[in-house]
Amino acid sequence: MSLRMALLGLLTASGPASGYDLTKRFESSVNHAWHAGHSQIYPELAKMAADGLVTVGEEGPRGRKTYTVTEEGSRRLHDWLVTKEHFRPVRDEGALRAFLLPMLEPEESVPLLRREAGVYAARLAELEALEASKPRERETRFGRYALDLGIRQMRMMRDWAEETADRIEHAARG
Amino acid sequence: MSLRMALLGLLTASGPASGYDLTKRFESSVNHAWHAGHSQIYPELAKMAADGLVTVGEEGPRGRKTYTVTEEGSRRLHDWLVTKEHFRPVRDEGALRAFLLPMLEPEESVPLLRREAGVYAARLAELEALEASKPRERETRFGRYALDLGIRQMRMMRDWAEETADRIEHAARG
DNA sequence: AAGTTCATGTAAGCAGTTACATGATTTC
DNA sequence: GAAATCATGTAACTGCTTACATGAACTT
Repeated sequence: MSLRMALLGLLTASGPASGYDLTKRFESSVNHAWHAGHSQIYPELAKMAADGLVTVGEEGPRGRKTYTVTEEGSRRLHDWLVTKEHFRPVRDEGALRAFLLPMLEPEESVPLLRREAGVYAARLAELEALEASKPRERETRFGRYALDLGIRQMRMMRDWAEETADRIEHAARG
Repeated sequence: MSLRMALLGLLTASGPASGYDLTKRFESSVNHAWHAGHSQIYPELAKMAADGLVTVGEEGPRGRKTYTVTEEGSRRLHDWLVTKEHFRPVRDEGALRAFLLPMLEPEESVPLLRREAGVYAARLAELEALEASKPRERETRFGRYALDLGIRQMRMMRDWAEETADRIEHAARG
């Protein structure tokens, strides 16, 4: 369902597009929130057309097909967004690793956490640069709140990794 | 791979157990980090036995089978934990909804965010209670860092939802 | 003419969900 | 004797990954 909604969202925000276009739009925007590659996008668009959520336009050069959101598609996206029930099982590999972390010796876990903190810090810097650089265009506005969320996530993870390393180090010495 | 590692982790931490036991242990602990039900656990244990990561003991009452981690299993878990390369595609429905949020009118998105902030706040309270109540036992120590991470996550999400609601409200009025 | 980018797909396989199915043992 | 809990599984389906496959249209 999420993939569908992401595609409907992109088609609504930036207008009709081909599977190829959508694959690229995915990469440069919603990819930070939900990943999908072309091998998943093409069949999904076909199913969405069959379900009446999008229509397929004329075939352009190189067999290009253009998809447009239907009213039904708009309605479905809207309904999905305003539905509060989004209980989905957690599956967070980072959290799982955190869970299993006490199985390592401090000599192993501390450097590991420091390295991870570095990765999060780097990712954070990227997102902050993105936030600072982009002008206030339609496209920017579109992913604005998600970018803020991403920044908060990276900051939180960096701090957690750093402080957990400190805690383990302190406990090992104390 | 994650499911395997979670199972190896539980078997290492709390000793040999049956699929049934592991299903319950999952629910009460690692479930907050990685969800799995019995229909996924039973076949996975069978495959792990075939791969030599666990051994199956004598059948007990009611056909109960007890699994024990092998040396190979321990090694694999350890290797997985210390490997830095854990690039996996993001698939976060909450972030996707955040991304698509500007598609709603403030009249819809603001109450939605307030409600979500409430859900996160409630979940945060639960986790904080868990942290405060549990004595310093082996089991507690095991998931300690993960619990801290969970608390930080809920706090971050609550704040993001609340502050984004404020931002949208302010922008709509200003 | 060769290389790159545009553009679409399929196939095999792994991971996860939901529902179905069965029966033994303990507890009331 | 009935109900709850213990205990194990399978089957059909959806979602996702990795790799394969093809060819048209630009660009150098």
